[in-house]
Amino acid sequence: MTVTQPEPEGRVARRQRRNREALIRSARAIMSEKGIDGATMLEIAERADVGAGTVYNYFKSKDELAVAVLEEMMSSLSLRIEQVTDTFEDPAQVYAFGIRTVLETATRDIRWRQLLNRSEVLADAMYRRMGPYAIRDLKQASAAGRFQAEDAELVWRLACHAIIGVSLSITAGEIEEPRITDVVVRLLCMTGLDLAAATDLATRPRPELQPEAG
Amino acid sequence: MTVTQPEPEGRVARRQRRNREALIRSARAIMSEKGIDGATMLEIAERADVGAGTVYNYFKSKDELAVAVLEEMMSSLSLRIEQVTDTFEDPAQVYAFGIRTVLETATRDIRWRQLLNRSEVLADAMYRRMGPYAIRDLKQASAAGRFQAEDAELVWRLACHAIIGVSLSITAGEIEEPRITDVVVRLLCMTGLDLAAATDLATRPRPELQPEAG
DNA sequence: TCCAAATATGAACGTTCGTCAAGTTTGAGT
DNA sequence: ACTCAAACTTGACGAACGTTCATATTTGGA
Repeated sequence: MTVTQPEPEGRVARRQRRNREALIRSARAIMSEKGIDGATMLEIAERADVGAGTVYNYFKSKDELAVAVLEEMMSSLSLRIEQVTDTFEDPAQVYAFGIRTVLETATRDIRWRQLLNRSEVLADAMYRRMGPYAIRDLKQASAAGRFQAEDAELVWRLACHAIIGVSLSITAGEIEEPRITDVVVRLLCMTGLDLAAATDLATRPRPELQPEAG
Repeated sequence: MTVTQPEPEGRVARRQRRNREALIRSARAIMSEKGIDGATMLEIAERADVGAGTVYNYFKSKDELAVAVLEEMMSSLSLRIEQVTDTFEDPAQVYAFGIRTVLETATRDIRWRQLLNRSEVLADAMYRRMGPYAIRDLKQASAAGRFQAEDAELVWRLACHAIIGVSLSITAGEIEEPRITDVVVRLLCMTGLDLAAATDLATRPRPELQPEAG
């Protein structure tokens, strides 16, 4: 009678959880500092206090580890955005705030900037881990007549790639940072809003995000 | 009295031009087949009939060579689009046709699909090599009152990242190919067009592109 | 206490990029 | 026609890194 349920987590399970979390933390720290390519598997293993081969018991490849790191970052930022926007009444405003926050975080936070190459993986992590919130907002705003974007998944995909790509361009100095509002406006246009309505939505006063824990 | 002008091209200059072109052709062929990472510098050199070290006399690194390949592809496609659209009277229609063509080429042409990872480099090459045409169209269409996108550079940047990113998603099977029209519509919305006008522009009958020479 | 299965370890492997010292070609000057 | 310095080519080599694998260790039930 083996229950899959509580099972107060034996030593193996506990060690495995610790190792996996330590590896992601370690990889995130080193990749944030040196970029994904600049981080070596050996250094990641050492910082997580495991042998070099052990990493491959948890992740099939360096790429898979990088994906895990990016997803963890996306999930974490999603939750921080939710904390601030759960008092908003207009789902369109939640969406606009989310877009802007990711853009600003990606361009201002040193730890994100290093990860901007590999933008295709980043955009994908963003689509999947922030999607549940963003797509919800797009659909609610469409239902309320604020947006015209019932095909929320498609719009969100476009938005992800554009957001990450533009963050890259801002970091590279090809776009001026003050133009973030213009970018938000154009991304809002994709939802079916006209230019004036998008501008209005993008320039409303905004609350501040809580700093990241840990 | 050294003139910088005609100078009937000595053997050195001729060999250099031949080598550079052979290297780009070789790299394009191999990278199209195996992807950028899958192509090794040695194989590229052999196919171009030069020594392994010679590649580095023409390109500082593998990345620089990859950029040269991508730019060559973008320039070449730009010219083919120009050939077909130079009879169009509406610059908005030229822009719409260009966007759609890149999307379709990137998702249908096997040789492009292999290059879709590294999307950040691809989007950048696209921004620079197709930009002169696309930005011209955006500005003309804005001046004619068809678009509201005087900040053409920004809109074009967004469009590049979105186009390449979405091509990647289509190739990966995350978006259905028939939705290309929807993508074009949303990208046109970014120019200030409303949903109806964008849909109209995206669904007009289109001429066919000439197949690539060579 | 013992044992088989699961997991950890780090030395070793194979691959690849980029460098470099030595060799070859080029074309201007004599 | 000959000389020579500059420019270019070459392929063997160094270094770095991701991944594998034989061996050692740990685990938890019998």
